[in-house]
Amino acid sequence: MAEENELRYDPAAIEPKWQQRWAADPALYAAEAPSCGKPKYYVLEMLPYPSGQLHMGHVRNYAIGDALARHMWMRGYNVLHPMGWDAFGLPAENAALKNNTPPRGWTTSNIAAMKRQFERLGMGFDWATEVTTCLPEYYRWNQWFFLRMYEKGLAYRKKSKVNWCPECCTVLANEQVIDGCCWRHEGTKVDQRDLVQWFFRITAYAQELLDGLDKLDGWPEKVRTMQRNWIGRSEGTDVDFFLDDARWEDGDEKSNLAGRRIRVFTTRVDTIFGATSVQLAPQHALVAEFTAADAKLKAQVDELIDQQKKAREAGDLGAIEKHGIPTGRFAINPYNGQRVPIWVANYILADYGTGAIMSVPGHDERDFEFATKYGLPITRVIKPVGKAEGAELPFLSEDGVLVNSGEYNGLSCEEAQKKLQEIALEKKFGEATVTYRLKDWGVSRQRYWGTPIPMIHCEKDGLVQVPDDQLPVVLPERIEITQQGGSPLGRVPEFVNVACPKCGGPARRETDTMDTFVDSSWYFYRYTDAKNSNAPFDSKIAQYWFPIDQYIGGVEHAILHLIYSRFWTKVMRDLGLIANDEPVHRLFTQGMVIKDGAKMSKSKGNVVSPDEMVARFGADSARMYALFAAPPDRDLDWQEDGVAGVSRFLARVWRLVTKYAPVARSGAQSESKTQDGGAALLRKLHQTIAKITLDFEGRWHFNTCVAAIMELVNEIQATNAQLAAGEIPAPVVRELLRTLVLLLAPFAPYLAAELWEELGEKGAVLRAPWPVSDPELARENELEIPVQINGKLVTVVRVAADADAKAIEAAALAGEKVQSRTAGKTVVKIIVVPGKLVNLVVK
RNA sequence: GCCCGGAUGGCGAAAUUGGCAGACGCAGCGGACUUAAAAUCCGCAGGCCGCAAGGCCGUGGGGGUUCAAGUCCCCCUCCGGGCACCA
Repeated sequence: MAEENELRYDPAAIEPKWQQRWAADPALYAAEAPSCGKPKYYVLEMLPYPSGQLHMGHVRNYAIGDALARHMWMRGYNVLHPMGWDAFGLPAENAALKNNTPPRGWTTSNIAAMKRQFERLGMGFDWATEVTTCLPEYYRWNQWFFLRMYEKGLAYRKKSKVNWCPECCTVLANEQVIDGCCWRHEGTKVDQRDLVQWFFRITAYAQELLDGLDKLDGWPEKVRTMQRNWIGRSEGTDVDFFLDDARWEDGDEKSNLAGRRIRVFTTRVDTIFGATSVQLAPQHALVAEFTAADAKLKAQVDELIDQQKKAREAGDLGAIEKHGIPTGRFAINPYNGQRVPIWVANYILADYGTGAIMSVPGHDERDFEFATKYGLPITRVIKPVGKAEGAELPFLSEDGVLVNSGEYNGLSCEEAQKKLQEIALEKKFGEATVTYRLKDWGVSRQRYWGTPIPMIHCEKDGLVQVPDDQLPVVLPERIEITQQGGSPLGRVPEFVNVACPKCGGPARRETDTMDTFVDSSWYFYRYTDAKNSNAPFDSKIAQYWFPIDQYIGGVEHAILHLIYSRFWTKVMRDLGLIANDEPVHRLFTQGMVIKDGAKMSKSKGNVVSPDEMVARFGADSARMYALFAAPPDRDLDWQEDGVAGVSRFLARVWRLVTKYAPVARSGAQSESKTQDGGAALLRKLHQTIAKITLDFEGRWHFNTCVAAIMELVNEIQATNAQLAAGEIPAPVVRELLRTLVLLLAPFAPYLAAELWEELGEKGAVLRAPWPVSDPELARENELEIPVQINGKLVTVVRVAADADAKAIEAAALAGEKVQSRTAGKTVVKIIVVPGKLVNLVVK
């Protein structure tokens, strides 16, 4: 019985043993000091939210990063491979409500559970630099940054329309609203509310965030495009239409509007002679003036606002049916003095551009639709040229020249835009402008479990900063979590009531907390100096490690975490803390884990638990399957039989290596290179080294790396009879097995460690140098060259690997099959691609 | 509507530069070992026709370039993702 056990690959015995040994040796995965002299490599996977359970998406994410980290260690780099916890956030509060456990306790025990899972999976993290965002020693620096940003005008408070998630009972940033729903609560529609909120002025960096994307060539184009769209730069012109109150439709009514202006934003100022109305957003300040004395108009405008709100909540502003109301007022086109009516319309957005447009139905699809519906005049001011000639209205392209545009007739659209901008500037009724879709980042949250915003409201002094030496503003631990509205901190008098730092008088603390995306915007800097209690981190150390060489995570953060992080880096740079402009050099977004055709999720009931996989097959099998089943950037279809297959493969490796380890050990004294009994195996071995090394250098098709190792093992095993008979020289056996274990080390760390020891090697396999492929040994000396006739495969011929075209041609023509197929026909042409193929064109 | 991906055996996939389509694995089938099974090992395996030799077809569909196309070009379909009355 005991003997039988010894013959079986038993991850349940091997893995815990090594887990213990690794836990006892924290230096194994620890980053070294910058002075170590090795080149640095910072590999990072996105930190998890401590839900209490790793899921397969995590296993995949971290298996990819860990493989890379291990490879880089073996390549001799000083590797920083840290891990932490995105530990603030709503689920802790919900759990508190449900189970009556305080958020901190719930979070702490979840972290402990997930850390155990990480360790059981054999992930090589440097736990000495662990960062937990809900600890005061971390979030105090959120507060510190907040104050620095406040001082620079980058953090500010304003009342505005904000997204309110009724499920979260808090506001959300624009980035956190997906299709009108909360990013955390799929299917929960977000309301619009008017609230006073804290914002970070990310728009101050809009242009730099956009420009920087061009240089991020280590990022997937997809992510860069998504960020470009999100920033939404558009070049155009601000133009003032003059309010005209001299000639009211109904006679002699006077108003106080004389000489005032309506500023509109347009990307097509060249079409301004075709403007037949001015359209205001219903929330526009002027509209409020117009409606002040006109209850009927006000009711109509309110209806427009309501329509917008509904459309916004439905997540589809585009589907709104266009409605508008004439205000009875008129505006004067500054270029030609034309008087056009002012309307209010529901398709004009208050928060984009100036909240007002000039309506040019001849050359804008939306304006065309609107003008058609309400019978407003439609005029042509651009005459199509070239391809577009004769095009009907609305004519949207810029391939044309101006007509019906006074002195500007005949100019191209582009020339006219330039010219008209110059005139506007000269006559002081407008200018060229750039507008962004990106809005400032709303960071206030009416929640408990987050970083308290370090501000104080004093009746006398107004907004007062918490002085640096009073940081951190600690989150009170004793608090009743309820579902009632408003910031929970507001119900904790000991927290709220405070002496004003300026006047000492009674004051109130800010009771909102920060968005948890603040935590993750800079956590990776903290890893470099996680214990620093005087600063968020030491700039010199950060400078050594940054930028992150490789960041790995899900694409769902393309315009959340990843844009906030870039913003934060630029702010820190401008604060003089760091020298890099961007946090991440290379970004990799791995695909989702799918099962039965859908993303694994509790609601779909198709979740596979990592714990169960580890229990049944071992961590190495689960991890390696996650790498084998698909290339890392594609979605992965989880098939349990596939894990079993990988497990079978690892068992074969285990049997092979343990069986021949004694031979390998006996071969340790001599060199293998010149031995000839096993040249074919050595060739395969060195080809495999080359393939896997190349993949680590960029392509990252780890699925084919695993396949290559399988092929290698298959070939070694095919020579089992010779191996058993001792016909393969011991030094060759040694090189084969030793290298096999090294190649396996990034993918199956437990088995590699076990077999490394079995082979009599001293020290960690992680410290052994990555094998180098010897091109001499890898070279084939004979090749099979396919021979085609008219592009169809007929036969293959064996030729020397260095055979020239002539020799190959001769060999091909000599073939029996070729002879019979060409008999009686004319060989028109012979294509020979040395090393590749021969194709005979025959008639 | 615009912008990115993707579509290859029964299934997950491979083909890195235009050069043998289907590596590797799963499931399947046959055999060895076994009293039997499990495990393991050996072999077969894209489809259709054929006893076989062999032939024909085949990478979502249609066209094209080329001696040669999964790969390049044009058009189309479907699936996934992002953006969208953003003036």
